[in-house]
Amino acid sequence: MLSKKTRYALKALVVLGKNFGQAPLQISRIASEENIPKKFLEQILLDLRNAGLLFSKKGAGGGYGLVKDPSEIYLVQVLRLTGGPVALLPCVSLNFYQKCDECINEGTCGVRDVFLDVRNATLKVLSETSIADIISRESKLVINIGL
Amino acid sequence: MLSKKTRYALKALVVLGKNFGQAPLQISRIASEENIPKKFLEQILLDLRNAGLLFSKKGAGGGYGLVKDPSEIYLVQVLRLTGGPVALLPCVSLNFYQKCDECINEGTCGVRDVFLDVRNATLKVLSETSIADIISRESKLVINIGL
DNA sequence: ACAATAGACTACTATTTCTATATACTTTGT
DNA sequence: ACAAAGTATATAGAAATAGTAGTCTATTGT
Repeated sequence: MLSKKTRYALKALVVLGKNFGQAPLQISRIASEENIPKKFLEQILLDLRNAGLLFSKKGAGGGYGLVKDPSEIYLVQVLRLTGGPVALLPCVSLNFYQKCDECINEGTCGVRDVFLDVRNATLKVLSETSIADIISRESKLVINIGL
Repeated sequence: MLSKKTRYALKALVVLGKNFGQAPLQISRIASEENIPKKFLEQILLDLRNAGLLFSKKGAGGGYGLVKDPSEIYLVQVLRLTGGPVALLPCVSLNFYQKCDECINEGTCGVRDVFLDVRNATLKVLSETSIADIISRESKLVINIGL
């Protein structure tokens, strides 16, 4: 399961993506629009900024904005920045690798072997999908519901 | 990430799978073989038994065994029994569905739409792979390492 | 210059989930 | 009878998650 942190980050990035190119958006705007606790969102956006995904501007008329085009921000990156390993086992994680302490021989572990496949399948989707894709999916969903 | 409970369950099922058709195996045997805390494993195997996956026999010479052939036990089932939802978001989970409380309109949520794809990709692997498959993968890994 | 706005940073607290252990009980085989 | 082995429930401890509070710093408009 994704943490709330990751979910909130994704939601916020979608909002910021829709706003790309315009004046920065305030935390409080995003928070109220997406039902996210403001102070919590503050921390999350800071992380994303420190990772170089967002820029920020202090003071009156300040706020947050995307540094890159939403089509260049992939979901894997967001998951990793917000602490969520993609893999279901620590021993198959590329970025958060850890030996399973109960495991005797990693090289011949069949469970691990299967979850390597799972990780690859997940990674494929997450590394091919960008914030812009999410936005365009939303438009399509709205249209379909309208019918 | 899978919980230890799920991991231990998988490991134990693999051991029991290799033993299928023979006399039941004792919890303590499995626990020491796989480095699993015995008391914890006890609870896990009980759950699997109550779910109909294992049979048990009390008293001297007792222990646990698989009810079905290892080729008929799929990983999805084990994950679900041990509490691990397959989906990364509660709102796309088939068996542990829950509304995301911050979400305004589930039907038009782009994030949800992507994670539906992720879930389907994961589910495909997990519902096609059985305990028997894990065992045969292990054999192959052992052979490859032997080369 | 000054007040208002808005993010930055640090610390702390609450809650939940996970992992593990403890204890007492029941059944079975010799 | 007695030891082996599972059954059942309760609870403790640890770690991760989620959220809050307060103070500091930068920017803008008047």
